[in-house]
Amino acid sequence: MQRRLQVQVFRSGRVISPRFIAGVDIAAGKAQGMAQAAVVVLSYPGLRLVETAVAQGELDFPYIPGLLSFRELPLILAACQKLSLTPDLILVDGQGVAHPRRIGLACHLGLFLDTPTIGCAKSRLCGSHRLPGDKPGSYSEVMDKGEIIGVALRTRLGVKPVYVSIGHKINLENAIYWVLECCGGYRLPEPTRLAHLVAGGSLKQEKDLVAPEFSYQGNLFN
DNA sequence: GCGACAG
DNA sequence: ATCTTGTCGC
Repeated sequence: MQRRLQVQVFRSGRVISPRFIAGVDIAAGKAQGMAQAAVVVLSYPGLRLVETAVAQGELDFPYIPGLLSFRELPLILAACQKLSLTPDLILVDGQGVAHPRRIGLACHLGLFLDTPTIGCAKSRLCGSHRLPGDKPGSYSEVMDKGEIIGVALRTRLGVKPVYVSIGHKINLENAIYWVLECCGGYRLPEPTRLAHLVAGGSLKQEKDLVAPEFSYQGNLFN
């Protein structure tokens, strides 16, 4: 299935002036097999939280490196369908084309939503690279089978780099740009960092954090 | 056959 | 991913 879908991934394109940038993540629940997916939407510029949506359900597929989409995508899509706003760009907590068959979770989500996506993982799945410089913004290309599949990007001084790769409808250079543009002092960019907190239930006052000027911008997803 | 291996 | 004590640093 992945080899068949992989050819539909667009590795070019640039996101010009997004109004809404989203981040998605999932957290395993206490009950075995259960989990909660969260999607947060931030305004740009400003990176203000303007909407959040969650979806809880069962994880029927096991965690198998390379097949993460089959485990997490259903719940993530469920959460995304609940949004009233339509994101112009989505950052995903996982790989994009930096995947054995070049179709990581970020690509899969981008194809389903027909939206630009960026893979921003916390560790490497495949490929090799040299250590990036210490300065925030410096990076090293991740190579696999003679191809540049992404970069190990330093977002902060003294912390491990994050792995950035094309998800869908955006080129690598632009993907790196937006990840850096979304960083607010932490290793992970704000979209996925906040999505992680919401999914884990650590962001209780979600509603109160939402900028009032964005209370309701009726707009159905697809 | 053995090691690697997103979350 | 989750669990969990202490520790380092601003």
